Amino acid sequence: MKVAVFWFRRDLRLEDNTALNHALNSGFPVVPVFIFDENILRELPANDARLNFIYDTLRSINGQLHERGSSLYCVHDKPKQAWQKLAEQFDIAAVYTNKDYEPYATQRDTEIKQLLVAKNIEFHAFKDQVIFEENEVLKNDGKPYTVFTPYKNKWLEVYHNALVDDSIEPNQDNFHQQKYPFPELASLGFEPANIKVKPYDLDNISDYEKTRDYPTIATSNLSPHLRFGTVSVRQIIERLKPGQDVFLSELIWREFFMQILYHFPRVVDENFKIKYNGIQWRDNEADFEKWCAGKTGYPMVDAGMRELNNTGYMHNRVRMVTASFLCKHLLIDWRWGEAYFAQKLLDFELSSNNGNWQWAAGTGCDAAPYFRIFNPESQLKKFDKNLVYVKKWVPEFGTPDYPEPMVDHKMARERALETYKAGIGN
DNA sequence: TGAAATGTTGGGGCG
DNA sequence: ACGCCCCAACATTTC
Repeated sequence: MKVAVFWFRRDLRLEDNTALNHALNSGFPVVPVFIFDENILRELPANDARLNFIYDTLRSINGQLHERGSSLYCVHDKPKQAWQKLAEQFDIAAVYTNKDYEPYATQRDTEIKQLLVAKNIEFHAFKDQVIFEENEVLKNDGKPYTVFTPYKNKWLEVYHNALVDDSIEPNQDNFHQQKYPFPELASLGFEPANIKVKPYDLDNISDYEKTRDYPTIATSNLSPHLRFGTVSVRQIIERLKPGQDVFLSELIWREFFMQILYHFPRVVDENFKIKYNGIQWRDNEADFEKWCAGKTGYPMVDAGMRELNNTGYMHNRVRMVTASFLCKHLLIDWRWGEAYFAQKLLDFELSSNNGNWQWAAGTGCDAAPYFRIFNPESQLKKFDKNLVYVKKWVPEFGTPDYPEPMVDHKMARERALETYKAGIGN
């Protein structure tokens, strides 16, 4: 029996899933597949919370598929080998999947497509992760935007002009009627994680524009869900109310950085603005350790890092403060901070993480100017005046156990200004 | 999506 | 009444 395979990646849901809907309308029974990618898994610690979330989500999807007489087919392998075996095991007419725009993923998909087409298997990849991808929002001269505000204006213009609903009604009865065993977490070499992804809640952001800077006010917790596709960006935008355009702007930032990474993949390990390449980072490892551990002696910075270490989340305002502190006060290369966040954040997304770190360092497109240096004390006074956030994460603050500031703010500020000024070329 | 330094203004104390 | 000084409050410039 010929089948269509739907390949789950970072779109872990059965509802409003573009490629899945197309697969279900293909006329072939659909085998839903997930590949635990050995290339990725081997880089993760055994208790990685994100892998755990993926696993739990897949188990839940498997349960929903069981209700429809079907199940999820899980493979643990490198993608190429996985597809070799899948193509032997099933008589595949076509593979359906949603596009992923990161360098590793585009390279992988090119190779898999080649492999499948050589076997006379069609490979269909769809836009699903974003509202606008690749070249859909360009300047009038055909080049990609590198400044957010004009990008956003064009994005909104294209969005409002193109409000044609091209979603399709999938035939839900077309799942392949076959039950496959679901793997145990331990068989993948993993163990349950303590850190959990929280459900998202849009009610928390009804007053987003006014409350978004205060780390003790509830957040949407949406980011990990957008990262792994447990909800679609379309489903979120549909539910936004008039007056929530600042929140919509944040979603547009997400697509802004995705298209930056897509058009300028060198930003993965290079300054977007190459004239910043001469900055002499101090890169002191002992300083870096203190920052990672949340022991800088600056309570706002320490609270943020400890929130990250303990929960996999960090409030957006505090991400800016901690990042500015690492790059400017400690003069540590933004790549170090980026790598640390990549390890810890439940919502880690290459394009946003890279774009925002380069923003903080001043090296990015449309970045904070190098002389904009956050004062961690005034940020605390503005955004956590009553120390509620600080006391939650730094209980010893105010006692003799709390360390002195690891650098003097005035000195560090002047040092950053000098170092940047000396390092910036033309 | 900053902060510090510098400049300006105006009220009030005081000789 | 007047000039002078101080300083807070606000505005502008600079990094």
